[in-house]
Amino acid sequence: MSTTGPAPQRRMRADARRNYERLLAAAATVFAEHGVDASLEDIARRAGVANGTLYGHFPTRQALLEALLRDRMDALTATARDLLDHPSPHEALVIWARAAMAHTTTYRGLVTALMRSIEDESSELHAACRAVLVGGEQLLTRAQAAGTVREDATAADLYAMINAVAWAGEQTTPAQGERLLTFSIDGLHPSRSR
Amino acid sequence: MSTTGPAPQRRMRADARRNYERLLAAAATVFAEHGVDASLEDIARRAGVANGTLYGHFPTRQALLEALLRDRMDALTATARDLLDHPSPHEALVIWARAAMAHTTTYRGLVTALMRSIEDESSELHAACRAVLVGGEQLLTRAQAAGTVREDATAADLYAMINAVAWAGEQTTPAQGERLLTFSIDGLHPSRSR
DNA sequence: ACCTGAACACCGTTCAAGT
DNA sequence: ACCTGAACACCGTTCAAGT
Repeated sequence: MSTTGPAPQRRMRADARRNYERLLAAAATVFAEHGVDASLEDIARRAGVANGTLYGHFPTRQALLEALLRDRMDALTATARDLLDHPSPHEALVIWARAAMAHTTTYRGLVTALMRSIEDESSELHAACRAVLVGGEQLLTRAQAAGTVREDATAADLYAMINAVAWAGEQTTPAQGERLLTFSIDGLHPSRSR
Repeated sequence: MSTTGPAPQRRMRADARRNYERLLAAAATVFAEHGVDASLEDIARRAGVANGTLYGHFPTRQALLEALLRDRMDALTATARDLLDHPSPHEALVIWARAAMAHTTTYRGLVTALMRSIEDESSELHAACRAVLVGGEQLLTRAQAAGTVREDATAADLYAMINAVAWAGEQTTPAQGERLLTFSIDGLHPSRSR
């Protein structure tokens, strides 16, 4: 599905492939510990490869993030598709929003990268973010058709809203993020759109 | 009012005072251009002083920010007080929220610093942020008493909400931030609290 | 009392030289 | 085809030496 980026090609030299995998594993560890703005040098060190090897495989930090998150982001998009079968359009949207928020807080600083990438077409994360946004759009449209979400809300609004509350939760406490999510979802209700 | 930090003391040596002012002016320029994570070295350079002089006056980046923003943050707090006389408690809250959002987007990256500082008591910005939060709290309580805002919303919610939408606007477009602010304020309405 | 500028440790990115 | 590691430019922070 993802047409982006250098996937771990079958036609990779054995040592190259091994380094690729090691770099991804190291990145997962280091990002988990220090957030997505962690030192790339540290990642290369922990992977046991030279500095330049990292750049050979991942020309930018976002390329590395894309490879690391690809599966998870595809899964989130797939979840949106699946939730179109949920009996309650509104509940489906809320469930998905929570899942999206959880994904977004996988690593510290990730939410900022995901938010930037939605409007930056040159980002390696752009395509995956677009797919997520479109997934959310379908759930949003369905809820609007059911009359539980105001008509003037757009997919971009939904995407920005989820990321904004996730960011707030990251900066303060997860509980605070949860509270804002509740308020925001309530704010999508048609009763107050004027 | 602000008991924090090394204000530009009267009892400062003339050259020290001059350097202090130059550093603040340079910081304003550099932050405006590159955001609040800009190079401190650049600021010192532009102020025409040595690296260590900056640290002498402002031991941390947040100390520099605090000195630079003190007046504006005091003004925002004062505005909250003034708006307690506004005939419409709800409109007063909305007006203030917009003013707070505008302040928060003065420099790129500022919103993150302000959000972090509210829970970090060691931050030089903490006291000013607390004062702003308390200012907002009064407007919030008044709106709640008037029945236009849900009872379960707290001052921390309001603070986080304003910063979250400001952040979203910074990452995408100001118009997107405006849209989220509208939705968020609507989400504060009692009609949907359950 | 304050300023200077070198020193240290760290980082992102590039690229010639290797295998 | 890929890896290495040095090179370059940049940065935050500290501190001995000056005035």
